[in-house]
Amino acid sequence: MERLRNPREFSFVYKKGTPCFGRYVVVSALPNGKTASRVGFAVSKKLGTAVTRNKVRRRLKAIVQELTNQFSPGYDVVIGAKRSAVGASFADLKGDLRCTLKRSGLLEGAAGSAGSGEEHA
RNA sequence: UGAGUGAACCGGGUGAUCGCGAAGGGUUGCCCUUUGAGGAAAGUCCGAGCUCCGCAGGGCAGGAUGCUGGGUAACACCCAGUGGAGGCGACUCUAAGGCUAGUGCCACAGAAACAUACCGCCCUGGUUGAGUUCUCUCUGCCAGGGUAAGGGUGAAACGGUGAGGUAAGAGCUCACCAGCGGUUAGGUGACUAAUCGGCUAGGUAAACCCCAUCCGGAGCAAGGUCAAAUAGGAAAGGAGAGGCUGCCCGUCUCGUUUGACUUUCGGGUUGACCGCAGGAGGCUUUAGGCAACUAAAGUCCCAGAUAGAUGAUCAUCCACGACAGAACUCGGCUUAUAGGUUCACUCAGACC
Repeated sequence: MERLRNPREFSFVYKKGTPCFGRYVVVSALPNGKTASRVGFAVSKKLGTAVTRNKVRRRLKAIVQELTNQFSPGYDVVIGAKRSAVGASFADLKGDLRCTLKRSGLLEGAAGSAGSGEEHA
């Protein structure tokens, strides 16, 4: 999955995109007119020290890696971590992110997933 | 065995699956190999390297350091010692130059906090009364004076203890102790020891200050190369503007008909590469040194990102994993840190 790197692209997605809030994450998405989707991660200093922020970002990256094949094409997506994500387990974080992405309409072919029990309201 | 002191070190391991950064190779949308955070990477508190600022000059101001000797590129760091404080001890702590250069401050209490007499003690004169009546003694009051022994206050009261001495007292005299100054001896030195002297000097410099030594500024977003793009703009002010830490001197650069510089408006870039990983580098041995450290030889190459690379899941073992993530690079300091290992030493008890 291609990464979103430029700071201008980040602010563009924040400004024009539609946010969707989950329990641990905030997902902002914007159609980019390309064939592939790109993903960026936003982990602010509010979450804690560098070690804590690294851990949250790496977990988010690992989850996105698993879901790469299910992503709808043609979107720029920014995944922001909320402060509650620090104490969440990997399984909780995974379920919340999948649920939030699905509500944003960014996941397709989710039927292949066996994890229906991980859904959060 | 128990209690303790001081150093050094480790900071979850192993295997499997899916992924990430860098380098190299095969060779082109992929595959393979190697490698990939810390003792503090942290705080950014000191010291340097490196880079730039038309080279850094003088004075004033300012800052830093502050027992001695050594180490180092340098330091506020380290090592070895000296003095002081604490501990039975191993050992630990110490901003530790100068209040006899000057000035300031010393709350409350107390008479007095730098020179002072509140109570007390003593003397002299006057006077009242009593004893006695030669003149002296005692008591009270008043005036003048002596006195820092005793009381009380305080963190601190003008050396301490003892003896002599005195009207009462006092380094007034003597002995010892403390402190000060000189001489001699030892030590590179801080200082120590002995001896002599006059007998006395409150504390505070983490109060101003004085003395000695040192200090140019800004920082890798330093700085440089390439590419791209627009423009070599317009208007107003204009004789001075800028650099060398702040001020002054001094000096340099640009400019005053070829318009420096300032303000406003308008236009453009907001990329890639170098710096950027071979270094005051690590390890081993030998030599010098009490040590910090230095020298020589051998050997090793050990992160280099730029929205920022180490994760997720499972199995298994145990003491069930703390603090915590490189961003130009080193040397230190400080702070955080679950648990564990090793060595040396001290004290107490038992046994021999």
